[in-house]
Amino acid sequence: MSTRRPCCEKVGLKKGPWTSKEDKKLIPYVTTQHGHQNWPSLPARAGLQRCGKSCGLRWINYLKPYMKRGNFSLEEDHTIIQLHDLLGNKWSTIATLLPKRTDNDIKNHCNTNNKKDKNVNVIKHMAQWVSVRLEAESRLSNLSISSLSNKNNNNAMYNSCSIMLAIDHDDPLSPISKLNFHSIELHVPTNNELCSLSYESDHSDSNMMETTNGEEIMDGYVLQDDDDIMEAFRDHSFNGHTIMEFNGNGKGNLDTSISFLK
DNA sequence: AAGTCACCCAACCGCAAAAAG
DNA sequence: TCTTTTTGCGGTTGGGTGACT
Repeated sequence: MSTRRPCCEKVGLKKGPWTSKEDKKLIPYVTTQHGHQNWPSLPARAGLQRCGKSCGLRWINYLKPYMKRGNFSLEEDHTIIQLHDLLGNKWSTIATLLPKRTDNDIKNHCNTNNKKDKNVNVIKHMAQWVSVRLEAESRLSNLSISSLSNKNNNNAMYNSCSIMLAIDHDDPLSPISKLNFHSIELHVPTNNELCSLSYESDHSDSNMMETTNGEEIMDGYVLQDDDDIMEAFRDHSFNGHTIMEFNGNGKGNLDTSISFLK
C-alpha cells in the first residue's frame, strides 16, 4: 500500500504537453490572484484538469516571468562547468547562482553536453585551469602590470593574484568563493607608494563566509574584526606591498578596501 | 520525397525532506 | 510524537524538430 500516491496518477487528470489555453488559465491565477502557494488545490480553483504538481512544474520551469530561455552563453557555460565541478549534480543550487535559469534548464543543458562528449571530465578540468589562468592574466593586464619593470615583482604580483583567485575561485572547502564577490580590484597608483585592493561582497548570497557560530573565516583565518583580516592577508605580498590599513564599511554587505604600504 | 537519426527540452516519476495536522 | 500532506529535487522519458542520407 502506498499512502503517498502521486497526485498526477489520479484518474481523469491530463498529462503531457501544456496547451496555450491551459497556460492562459494558470498564469493569471498564479501572478495576480493567489501566488504560487498550495499547488494541490490550484487546479480545481483555476479550472485546470491537471495535478497540482504538474501546474507547479509548468510555472517554475516555463511560465515564471523574467526567466531566460534559449542558448546558454559562453559565460553561463563556463559558470555551470565550474559550479558542477564544485557541487556535483546539485542543479537547484547551481540554478540559484545562475539568475534567470531553472534547474531543469541547467540539468538538461549539462546532460546533453555530457552525451556529446565522453571526455567531458577532462575538458572540464582543462577549462577550469585555463579559465583561472586567463582571468589572472586579464586582471594583471588591467593592472598595467607590464609597466612594472622588475620581473620578480611581477611574479610576486602574479602569485598574489593567483592566491586570491585560488581562494575565491575553485577551492570547495574555502569559505571564500568567487560567488561571494561582485568585484575584486587591485589598484596600483603609478606615483604613489600606496596601492589598494578592494572587493565587494554580499553576505546574503551565501553563508559560505560564516562558520556555524557566526564567525567570518577567510582562507583558514577566523575573522572577527579588521585586525584579523589584516592578519589573514599579512603573508600575502602584493608586488612587495604589505597591508597598511583595512577598511570595512560596517554594513551587512562587504564593501571593503585594503591599503598596502611598499 | 521519404526514412532515419540525433538532439533538445518539456514534462513526468519517484524519493526524501519539510511542513502541517 | 506520529501520521499525512506538500514541496523540492534529481533522474529519466518521450515527443517534436531539424539535419542527413
